[in-house]
Amino acid sequence: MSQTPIWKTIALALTADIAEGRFATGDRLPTEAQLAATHGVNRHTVRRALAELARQRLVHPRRGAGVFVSAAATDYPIGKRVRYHQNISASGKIPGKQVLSLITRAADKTEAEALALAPGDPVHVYDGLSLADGQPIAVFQSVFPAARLPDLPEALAQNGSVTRALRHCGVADYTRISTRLTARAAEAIQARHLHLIEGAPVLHSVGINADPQGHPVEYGKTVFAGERVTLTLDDDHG
Amino acid sequence: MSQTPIWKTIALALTADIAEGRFATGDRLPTEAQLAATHGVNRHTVRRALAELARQRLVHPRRGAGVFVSAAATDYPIGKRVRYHQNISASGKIPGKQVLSLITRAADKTEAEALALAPGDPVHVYDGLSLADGQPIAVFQSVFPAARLPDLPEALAQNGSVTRALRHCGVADYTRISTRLTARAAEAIQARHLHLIEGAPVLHSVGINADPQGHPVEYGKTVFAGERVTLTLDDDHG
DNA sequence: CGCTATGATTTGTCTAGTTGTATAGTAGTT
DNA sequence: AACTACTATACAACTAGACAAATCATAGCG
Repeated sequence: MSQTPIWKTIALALTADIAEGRFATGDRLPTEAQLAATHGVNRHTVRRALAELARQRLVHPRRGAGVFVSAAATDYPIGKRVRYHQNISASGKIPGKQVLSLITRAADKTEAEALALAPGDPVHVYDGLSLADGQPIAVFQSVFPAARLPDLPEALAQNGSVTRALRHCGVADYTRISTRLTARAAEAIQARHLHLIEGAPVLHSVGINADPQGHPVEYGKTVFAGERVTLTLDDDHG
Repeated sequence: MSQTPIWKTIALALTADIAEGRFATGDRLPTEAQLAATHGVNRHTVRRALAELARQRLVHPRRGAGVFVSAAATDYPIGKRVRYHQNISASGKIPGKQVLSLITRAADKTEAEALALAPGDPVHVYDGLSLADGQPIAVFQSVFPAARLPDLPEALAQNGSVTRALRHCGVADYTRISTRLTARAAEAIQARHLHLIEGAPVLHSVGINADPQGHPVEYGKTVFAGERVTLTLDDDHG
């Protein structure tokens, strides 16, 4: 996987530390042992990185004293860190949706528990794709209790918006009562939908939305393309 | 007519060894050379078997050190508002932190902005490892304003707990004012710390904590092992 | 105050061992 | 001829531990 040796990575990180002012000219760097600990490598690997910086005259080691910054780096490779990011609020309201499928079937055990139903009760299942600027951002699956929302499929088919479809079915407002997040590797089908390669990191989100009375109205799973999405949580309500 | 390849046989034997406890979690397997000798095959054949186990996340090799048995995948719920320790112990796991390094240096531009400081102002930087039942579940870096919290390093070195160290320095309480989450592939150094193979999915979290007056006291980055952690958000507002 | 002795810390060097990767080759099968 | 499974060899990258050499802080002593 990593064709670049670790010591080069460390050397670059240290160069960046100097270039961005975290260590100024004349400062002493952490000891080799400390650097080894923070980077989780052997001391010799750190030494190799420091040797590279010394070769570039960025630092000068003094036996018994430490390694000192001799000059500020003026020119260092910045890498391709800048990426296309899409900021999305945690509520999951994203412009641009594409309906993949919309069916009604029996609820499995997990879905029934999440929606406070009995296993086998009918549910609407809405599979879709979230887009931004034409790029796929997430695949999602929303599960709704069919008994409570018989007319939902038609409403959803019309505009795709969950919020508006729910309002049309008598749920004026809803709030998220639980969210669980984790990072996973993209499965084949997810990768296809999100234009990723299989195994690319994706952000899994599982949540339940309920009406103001506390009755669950949606059980949703969303898989975000990790490379294109940053989830921002707003912790207002101080 | 195609017999099962030798490497599959070896992989199965090793899997059984691990499953039946002949090699415990964290143990180092015999070296590739030793395994090759005992099985009477070439080293590359053993490597192929080990590669299969690594793909299944049963083991994680460390160049120069050996091949180690990975931790069994378990999910650890972590709350957004609730403190780390409380949460882990609530799930029946014994929490722990390991200090990787604790230094004071100048703030770079990003850190300065996050903490409402000027670039170059001194900051304490706390690199560490979060553990649950001895297994690493996250690497983190916390940045604190040094001018405001001069005695923090000693307090942190004593017990490792950020909450207690901050309280000791006069910050009785703090709340999270912003969080950003995304999924990434583990970089080499992160993978080593978290006992993962490079490229495994990890959950990046960047957040700022502030005291009740709204002054930032911590700028923290955390990288969770996606396979071992589920972040649970409590969206109750009261 | 000034000096030295001492011990802890830190970089420099050495040896040995382990995994990662690249190249080339052989035997058997299709 | 091409492919698969495995062998053989060599080197690169990293770990591990030990010890030497230089530095620094400090305590003790004149």
